[in-house]
Formats: sequence, structure tokens, C-alpha cells
Amino acid sequence: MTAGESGSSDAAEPRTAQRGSHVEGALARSQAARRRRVLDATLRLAAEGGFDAVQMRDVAAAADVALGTVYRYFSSKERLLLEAMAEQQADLRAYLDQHPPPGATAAERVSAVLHRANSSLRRHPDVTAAMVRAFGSAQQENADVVRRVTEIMTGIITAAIQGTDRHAPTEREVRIARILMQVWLSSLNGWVCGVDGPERVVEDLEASARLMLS
Amino acid sequence: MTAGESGSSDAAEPRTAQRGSHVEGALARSQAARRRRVLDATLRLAAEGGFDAVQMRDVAAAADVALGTVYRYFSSKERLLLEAMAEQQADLRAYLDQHPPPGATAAERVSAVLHRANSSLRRHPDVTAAMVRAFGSAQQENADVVRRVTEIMTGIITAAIQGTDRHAPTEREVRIARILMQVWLSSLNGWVCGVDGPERVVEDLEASARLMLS
DNA sequence: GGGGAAATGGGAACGTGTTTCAATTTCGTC
DNA sequence: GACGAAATTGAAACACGTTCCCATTTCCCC
Repeated sequence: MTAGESGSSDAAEPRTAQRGSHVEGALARSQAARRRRVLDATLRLAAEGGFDAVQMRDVAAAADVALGTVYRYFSSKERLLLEAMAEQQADLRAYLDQHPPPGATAAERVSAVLHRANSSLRRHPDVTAAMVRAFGSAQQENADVVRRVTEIMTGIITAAIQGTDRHAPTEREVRIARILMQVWLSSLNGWVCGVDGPERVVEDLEASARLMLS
Repeated sequence: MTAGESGSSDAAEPRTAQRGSHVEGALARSQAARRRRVLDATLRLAAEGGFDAVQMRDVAAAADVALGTVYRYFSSKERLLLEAMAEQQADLRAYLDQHPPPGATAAERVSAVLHRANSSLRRHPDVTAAMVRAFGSAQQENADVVRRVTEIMTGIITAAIQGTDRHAPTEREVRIARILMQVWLSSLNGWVCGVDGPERVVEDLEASARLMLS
């Protein structure tokens, strides 16, 4: 998707109270930089060897911080990958907001969006695998990030359904978007664990879009 | 679902070649018993404390076998839980074959089946959580069990769509069944990781069944 | 520019999944 | 009933996520 860098970020500070006072809720610059290095190191390692290659000691070393510092910013490996996933999805949404997909009907636009998104995922299979695996084994303490990810994905699909017309989404549209997101996630899971080929993800999504948006 | 014991079983022997000769492909009685004890111990532990309570050393102790023996039968904790899940789903299918759900329309029958299945899952939340978590983080080497599980779940839904009329399922019916299964799995994941309440699983399924079967 | 709190570094230590290995037991075959 | 192959046991060892601890540094406030 080439949606590249920056963007996103809403939650996510170290889990202890904030210092200072004036910029309540924001991390000091050096802290933001550290956090970014950790996330970048995570993506780099994931790109090489997937979930298993993201070893916390290696992440710390690659980000040039101490292991304890990684844990200060991300309470677990799972959370680290989930935050990376949330950021990735947020970037994707931002990109799509700027470059809305073509298509006259809702089904066409949804198809176009998910096609783009998936070919981007296919270009980094190990990263995707790492994130999907973290997502699939998520625990209660990470429910907030999981929710954030699902909301972003649902939002992407809702936007595609609506197209340029920006009315408040219908109840029905939201439901359909949610179902499509669930199919998407399940399909990705099937792909990364080797049950289906990567084409299957797009096939599933197009089939379900066709079934519900006609 | 009270579908209780026995049943299922197709694959799943220890990963080395078979002894003897006459009963090709089947485990000696004592081996089958050991395997069963391991699975039962797994379910017992999962029922108490979910995924984290299923510790391989404890499973071995509870099943009264050595740790190495557990690993002879199940190559990993993930596989152990997945095989348990496959068995559970196979039992559910067998039960439903004997007690087909009521309903005049496909949507009603699907709704009835999934309602039953889910209230059974809700009765053992920790077991469900353990299995769903294993499923969600499944790796390539367990693709076979994952496929078996999804096929059983899809089969259950397909049967519900068809009702008493046993024609070969339509292409369209298979596609719908697959999508419903995917929604089911995603929804379960949302439940066990605390993003949604357990009612949400049934809501999602009914909504999608309604959307596709009308 | 000193005081104090929070953050960071560095590294040991712990828990649990997984592997390994030698000794022993089980079981089919002759 | 003895032989040999496979299965089982018991225990140690390893890998990696996670936790802990303390010395050092950074940063805010006075």
C-alpha cells in the first residue's frame, strides 16, 4: 500500500504516570523517538523471520534500548505486535482517505479497497503472519488494541461502502462492514497458517461482498 | 451440547511408524487409552484455568504419562489443543446429525444450530478460550488440524442450511457456510479476548445469516 | 546548579514450552 | 521363553518471554 510512515498514534504511552506537566499526555521527544525505534525494529525483524524472529532481546538490541525499556513501552510481545498492527492499519486508512478507491457500486469499491490492502499484505507475508498471529492469540489485557484494530478495519470498509457520499453510515452498512472485517481476519488467519493460499483471502472477500451488497 | 464422549477420531497417531501389522493404522489399545487420558487431562486443566493452565508438565502428570509421551502423541501444546478442538467439533456434528435442529427456513435452522453450539461454548468459557486461542495462533505445521476443524464447522452449517433435504450442497450454499464459519470464528475470538460479550457471537451470526439467507 | 523523581541500562533470574538422552518397560515375533 | 524394536519413563538442559534489581542518566522544578 506504500502508505509509508508517520500518521496514526492515539493511545500508547509508557504505562507509568506522565512526567512534567505542560504537554499532558504526550511523550517527550526522546521518548517518542525511542518508541518509534522499537516499533521499527519490530517491523524489521518481523519482515525477516515472522513472529518467531521478533524476539524481545533482539528487538531491544536492534532498537538500541534496554530490554526493560521495551517492556516499559509495550507490556508484552503480543502488545508490541498489536500496536504495530494498529499503526499499520491506521496508515492504510489515512492513505485510503487521500486516495479513495474507484468503483461505481459499493461492492466494487469494497472489492477495490480490499484488493489493494491485501496485495500490500502479500508483499510482506512474514510481517502479516506475525501480526495476524498476535491478533489471533490476543488476551484480555490487550482488548483495547484489538478493538482499535477492528474499528479501523471496519472503518476502512465502511468508507468504501459509502464511497464519496459521506452520510452517517446506516445500521445495515455497519453490520455488513463488520461481517466483512470478520471474514477478512478469518481469511488472513487461514492464509498465514497455510490452510489456504493468499488468493483465497481476496476470493472470500469478494464472494461475501457480492452476497451482501447486491 | 452434552454431546459427551467418544466419537470422532480419524487422524492422529503418534508420529512414528506403526508397530505390529494386523490392525494397520490403529493404535494398540493401551496407546489409545493413553492418548485419551492426555486429551481428557487437557480438557480438565483448560476447564479450570484456560490456556495458561494447560501446562505440558501438568498435562503429563494429570494423564499419568511422561512429558515425552505427551509430545510423542501431540507435537506441541498448540496441536494438543487443536486436536481437542477438532474432537469437540466432531462430537458436536455427530450430536447434531442425530438431533437435527428445528426450523422451516435455512436461516432459522442455522440460527438454531449456532445458538445451541454457542450456549454450549458459553458453558465452558475457559475451554473455549483455550481452543480459540490455539486456533488463532496456529502455525503451518498444524494446518491439517486447522483445516479439519474448519471443515467440520462448515459442514455443520451446511447441514443446517440444507435441513432434512439432503441434496448435494450448492456452490452458493458452500460459500455462505464458509462465510458464516469465518464470522463464527472471528466472533469467538472477539469474545475470548474480551472485546465483545458472549451475546455478540450469536448476534453476529444471526445478522449475517439473515443477510445472506433471504 | 542542586535536589529529587522518573527513565534507562545492564544483566541476572524465573517460568514454561520444547528437546534430548540413557535406562527401563512393553510387546510382537521367532 | 528369549530377542529385538519400539514405546515409555524420568530428569536434565535449552530457548525465549517476562520479571526484578540496582546503578546510572535524564529531566523537571526550585
